Amino acid sequence: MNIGQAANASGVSAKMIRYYESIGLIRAPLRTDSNYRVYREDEVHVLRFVKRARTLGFSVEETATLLGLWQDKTRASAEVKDVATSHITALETKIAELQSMVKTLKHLAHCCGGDNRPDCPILDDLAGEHPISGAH
Amino acid sequence: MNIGQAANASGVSAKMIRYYESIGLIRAPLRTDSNYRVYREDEVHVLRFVKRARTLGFSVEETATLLGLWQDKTRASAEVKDVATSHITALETKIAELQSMVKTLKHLAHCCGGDNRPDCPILDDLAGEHPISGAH
DNA sequence: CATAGACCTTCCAATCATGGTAAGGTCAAG
DNA sequence: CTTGACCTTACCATGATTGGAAGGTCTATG
Repeated sequence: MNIGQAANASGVSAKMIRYYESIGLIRAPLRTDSNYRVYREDEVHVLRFVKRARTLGFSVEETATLLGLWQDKTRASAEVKDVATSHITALETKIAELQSMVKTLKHLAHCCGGDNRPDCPILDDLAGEHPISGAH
Repeated sequence: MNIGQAANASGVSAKMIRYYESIGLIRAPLRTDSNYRVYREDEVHVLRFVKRARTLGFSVEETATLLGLWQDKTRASAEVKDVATSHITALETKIAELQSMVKTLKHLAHCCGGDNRPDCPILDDLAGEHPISGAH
């Protein structure tokens, strides 16, 4: 299986497979005589693992940790749970930030006529001239 | 007012002020004989506008648009509202994605003993071996 | 067998917004 | 006059990903 097929089978682009190899996230596979990378089924399995972890928002570094734990048959599940829960916390912090932005913007947009007149509470808020809400 | 004072007064770091100038978001200010940038009050006002827009999650490009609209005394507020509402939509999309990640992770973490045993539903899910939830 | 085109290889660059650092010039207080 | 806090420009790094160029290889068809 060459890199294009591994990419199709795993959902990780060939470009990214090479990148993950270059930064040491995954191991370099064997090569053919003509220097093509050759992937075995278990290597594709690793790629799928990486893909899923990235989809769940784990950073490449966190993914590396999880991969290590996955391959360590003696690990305690507590270690994995720790990585997951701190990631959940980070995600929730980010969500709260975005929600706060949305709240402020919705308020501003609600106050804005959205018509042909140049009067605009949104710009006024950005300019800090007539702070309506959420200003700090 | 030199760049450090303008940075303090606006909340935009001196580094970023120079960057915004280099990409054309803000205009180059006058210089002293010794080549120091000098900021007037209205230029600091622009910086504060930029800071607030960035805080609300607008990209630099969107901020440039808003800045243009702010300085265009003849603009219709509808244009501004459009920028704001499409930004709100983008933020909400992002929030939904993050919430979906959190939901999956919480389910996995809930199923995980978090003890000393090597058994771990989180890793099993990542590996795609025993898809529990949210797998796709 | 030759050739086209779909692969593969490496290397380099760009993205976005920000921080850092180094080497040098300037200014104000002591 | 020196010290230290500022300023200047010019690079480099981040994180994850995409893009391209220049060249080698494989496969199917004429």
